[in-house]
Amino acid sequence: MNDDPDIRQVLWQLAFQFKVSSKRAVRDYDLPLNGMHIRLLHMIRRHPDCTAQQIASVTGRDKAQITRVIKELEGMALITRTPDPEDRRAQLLSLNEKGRGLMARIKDAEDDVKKTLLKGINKKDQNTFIEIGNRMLDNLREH
Amino acid sequence: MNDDPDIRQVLWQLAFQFKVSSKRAVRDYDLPLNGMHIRLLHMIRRHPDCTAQQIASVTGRDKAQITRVIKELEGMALITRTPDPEDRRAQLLSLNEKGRGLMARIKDAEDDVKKTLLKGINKKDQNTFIEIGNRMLDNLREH
DNA sequence: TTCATATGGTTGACAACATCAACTAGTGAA
DNA sequence: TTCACTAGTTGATGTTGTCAACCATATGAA
Repeated sequence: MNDDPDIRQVLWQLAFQFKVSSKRAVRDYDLPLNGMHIRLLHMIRRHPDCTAQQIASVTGRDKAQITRVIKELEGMALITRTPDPEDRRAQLLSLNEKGRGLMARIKDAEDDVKKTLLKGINKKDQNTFIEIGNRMLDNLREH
Repeated sequence: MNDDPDIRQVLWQLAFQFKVSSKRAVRDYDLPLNGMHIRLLHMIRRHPDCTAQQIASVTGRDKAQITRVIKELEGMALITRTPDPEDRRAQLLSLNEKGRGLMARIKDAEDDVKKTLLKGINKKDQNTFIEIGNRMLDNLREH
């Protein structure tokens, strides 16, 4: 009844193997980053002048975690924080030159993983997977 | 160019939200377990008299981690370890009465998550998702 | 204006999971 | 018997997730 190819098994294993592959790619490309660094760099590039709070809310992560990762990224001189003129509690985040430079190598590493992941899977199936996956995500997020 | 619904984003978020939901279900059902405990209990139930090595190899996890989780499960008196008569290095794992009893409650908790996850997604789409997911898994696993 | 309350961010502490290396004890083949 | 290999254990350390307490600022109601 619940013994056959179980969706939870697939999700669990897929998450794990995907993480393993990503980690290996990051090492192969000699990037001084971990997964969370990379995700945040993406978000900051995509949403310039966003705040830590926005990132926390979009990703669903705890703001404490976001704070720490941002501090590390700033420590590596990849991003800059400027006080929000409209709200002095908040700080606007953006990639600096070095950060933008790193993104190119990050993209290469990620494309390696993506290429492996999607080998032999046609565009239509990819989109189907993403579409169903997003529906599941919506289900989980709305409690 | 790579800005559209990205498959990595979906995998990353799905893994995270799935973990969050599972964790909440485990808490709601007052189970004294974490995710890894539950996965191993499943495996041991499905493959009676399996060894730690087999679990490590099937799941792709480090054997050190498996050792520790098994020790915890034994400490909670959910499984028993009996020396393999054919190989005195190995130990055969199996659920005991208490372990089997817990599985019922685990199943309830997991079914809650599954029900949320799959709400409004028909059987055909579920199978499609699993099928494509497994192909991705194969891709990742074969290097 | 003032006060209660809410929000953005920081910090500390800790749990869960992953990784790597070194080690013991047992196996099996030359 | 010796040597390479395997099952399992232990220690150390890194990454990610969670919770609670806290500071500074913002905002709405009295």
